[in-house]
Amino acid sequence: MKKDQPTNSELEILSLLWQHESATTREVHDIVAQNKSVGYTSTLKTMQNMHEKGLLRREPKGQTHLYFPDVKQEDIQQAMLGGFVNKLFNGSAKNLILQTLGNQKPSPEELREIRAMLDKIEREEDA
Amino acid sequence: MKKDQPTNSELEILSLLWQHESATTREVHDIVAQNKSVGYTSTLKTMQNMHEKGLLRREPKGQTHLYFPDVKQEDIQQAMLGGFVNKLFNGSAKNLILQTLGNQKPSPEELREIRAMLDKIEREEDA
DNA sequence: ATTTGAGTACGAAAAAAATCGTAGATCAAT
DNA sequence: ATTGATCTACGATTTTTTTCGTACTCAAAT
Repeated sequence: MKKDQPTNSELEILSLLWQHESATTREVHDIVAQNKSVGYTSTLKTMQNMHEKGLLRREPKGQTHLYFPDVKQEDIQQAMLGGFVNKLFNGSAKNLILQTLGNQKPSPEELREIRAMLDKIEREEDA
Repeated sequence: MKKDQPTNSELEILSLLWQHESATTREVHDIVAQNKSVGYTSTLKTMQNMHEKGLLRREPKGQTHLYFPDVKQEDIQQAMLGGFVNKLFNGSAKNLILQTLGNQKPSPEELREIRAMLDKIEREEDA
């Protein structure tokens, strides 16, 4: 099934579900409502929409529903990265990376992982 | 002056202007219209809105206007990177970088630049 | 058995973003 | 001096996204 791209507030919810694996509307709402003032039924409606669109899966749990992400985080990442890089970084992934590194320095451990990835790419290039 | 964040189609136009430095509505529109089917007055209107919001500056040129970006690309990048990383990459810049590297491999020259940046960060850490 | 609390469904309103139509100005060529 | 091409201004419409009100169900506690 071909799924629409998530809107902004849908993404907010997806993000939570990717991290928590699953959650009820109530749980999602309580978190969302920490950042912005919004009513419970608004969150509910958004999640129902997402379910219709195929972004979320759900199963009954008592009198409520348990929601699960129904799209892979990597897929959405990939789908959105392109446009982001194009519109903000002149299409250059390198620019994005440099700017990101400049903004929030990764920890030594993370630096190591990034270097490892660079190594891997270069090894593949020689092949 | 406090400026609103650009919407999606505003970003599309900003992107062009960052790359071209300046352009007329006609020039912008001709490029935009290669990707999506949209009328000239729509592009015009969007650019007028952006001018009002303070995203673009303009000067008369003959019977038309020459538009210039009036926000720095780095500022907008920075303003949007945070939310992007949070919503799509669990708040981890490292994740964003790894995924980006996996998607579109940079050239050897670009890899060198990225390594240089990593070196710089590590040097600063020892200080 | 009534009340209360927590949930769902669903249409509709409100807000935000994008698109377009039309009127009027200017200039160049007929 | 009329026509045609190109542009601006600006209101209005359309589309998309977000928010919410209301009615209804169910279960637990009074």
